[in-house]
Amino acid sequence: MNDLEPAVPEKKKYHHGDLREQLLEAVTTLVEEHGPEGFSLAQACRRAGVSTAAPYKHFKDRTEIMQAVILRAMGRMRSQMQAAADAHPARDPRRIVALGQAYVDFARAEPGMFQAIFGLAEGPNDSELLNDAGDRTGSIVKHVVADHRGEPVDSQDVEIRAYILWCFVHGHSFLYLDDKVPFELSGKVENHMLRIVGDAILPT
Amino acid sequence: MNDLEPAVPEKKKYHHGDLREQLLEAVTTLVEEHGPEGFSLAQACRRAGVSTAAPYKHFKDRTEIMQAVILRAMGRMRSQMQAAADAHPARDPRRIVALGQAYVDFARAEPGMFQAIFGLAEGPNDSELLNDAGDRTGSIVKHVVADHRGEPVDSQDVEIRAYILWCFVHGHSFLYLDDKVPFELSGKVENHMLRIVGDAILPT
DNA sequence: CTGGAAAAGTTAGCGTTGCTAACATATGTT
DNA sequence: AACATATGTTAGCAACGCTAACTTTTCCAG
Repeated sequence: MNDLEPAVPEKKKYHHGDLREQLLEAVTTLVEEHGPEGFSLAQACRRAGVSTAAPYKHFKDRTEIMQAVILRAMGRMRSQMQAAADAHPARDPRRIVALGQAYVDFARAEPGMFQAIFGLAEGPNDSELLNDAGDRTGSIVKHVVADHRGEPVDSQDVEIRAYILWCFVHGHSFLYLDDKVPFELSGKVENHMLRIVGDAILPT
Repeated sequence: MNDLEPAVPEKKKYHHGDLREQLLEAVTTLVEEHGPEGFSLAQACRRAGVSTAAPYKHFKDRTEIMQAVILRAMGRMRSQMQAAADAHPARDPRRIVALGQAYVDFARAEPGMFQAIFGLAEGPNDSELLNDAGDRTGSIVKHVVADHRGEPVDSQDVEIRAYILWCFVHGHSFLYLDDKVPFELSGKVENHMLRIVGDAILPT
């Protein structure tokens, strides 16, 4: 006499729905509102409507929550970069520009999470999961560069040039978020910069 | 939690005499030990041998202390960059490399302070003093680039190319501190990278 | 069906933190 | 000598991360 089962295999609902999910969501928005270090777990609990002790039934500590949240964000970032790369054929200079633009766009769209992802080694970024996820993202850049130059992905030249491109968009993202760009940055200027750098580092 | 005060001439005076200075010093070392967000003012007080309320006779709050500490660090960074620029004549490509190297070297030497300086807008970086100090540092780069190209410092081309160079060393510094460099980074490789970027962005 | 194990929530409380208020002592000027 | 000021103190607040102990809900074996 089982009732109709939902089309989606419903996860086990115990007390108040799946708190784990709601906490991750609350933390994600709080990171955007107050920065990766500026929010409190207690705030997230209030938003999820539970006591401050509840999270510890699902996570070991604050660090473990941050890792889970960061892992998701890295997935979003990676898929957006992959989509940008897929939108252009290999050897097209616009492919390099689009990839860099996707990186900067993510930083602009989710500045808090961007900071959290690259929060520096002191933070919760020592996890193997996170390192692997980061490597997968880096691998996208390497493959695009390798395709562009017609060289194997593991060649030293590809690695260095991919890293140089990464450094540029990474630095630009941080400086932009920090409001340090010393001139008015229109979309056109940014595109122009990306093109200059792409052409300079990956000449056609 | 044994934060014993360092060996200092033991004055059992009620008035410390030099607390402001010692607090700034304690905070500076704590920032290196625990990161810009990972230390507590209370720790600094213990190191300076005073109560946790003492700092508030010299600073308004934590933010004001951080601003003072950051301001000093920016001075160190700027003087090291200026020295690097002064060590080579204009138009020498090695001048560009040396300037970038000074930037990265500072990040390596004082990673905590480097992070604190570029701690993103949420932090205590809205101060006019800090912005001016940052502008003065940026001005060094602009002048070096202008000298190199024989163009006026306020030309758009100089500004963009100086900013691109800045983005690269900034991104590289952060990625290095975050242990994200995807290959073995010897001094030689780093120099090679700086040269590639310098030559690509500022062709001779 | 049922009863116990386990999952997932609660309240209470510890220690630390940033900061304030009220008080105490040293310093310097008159 | 005396007062004003600068610079320390102790006591205490509220918020935080986290733990312990307890309660309630759900699952599952017999």
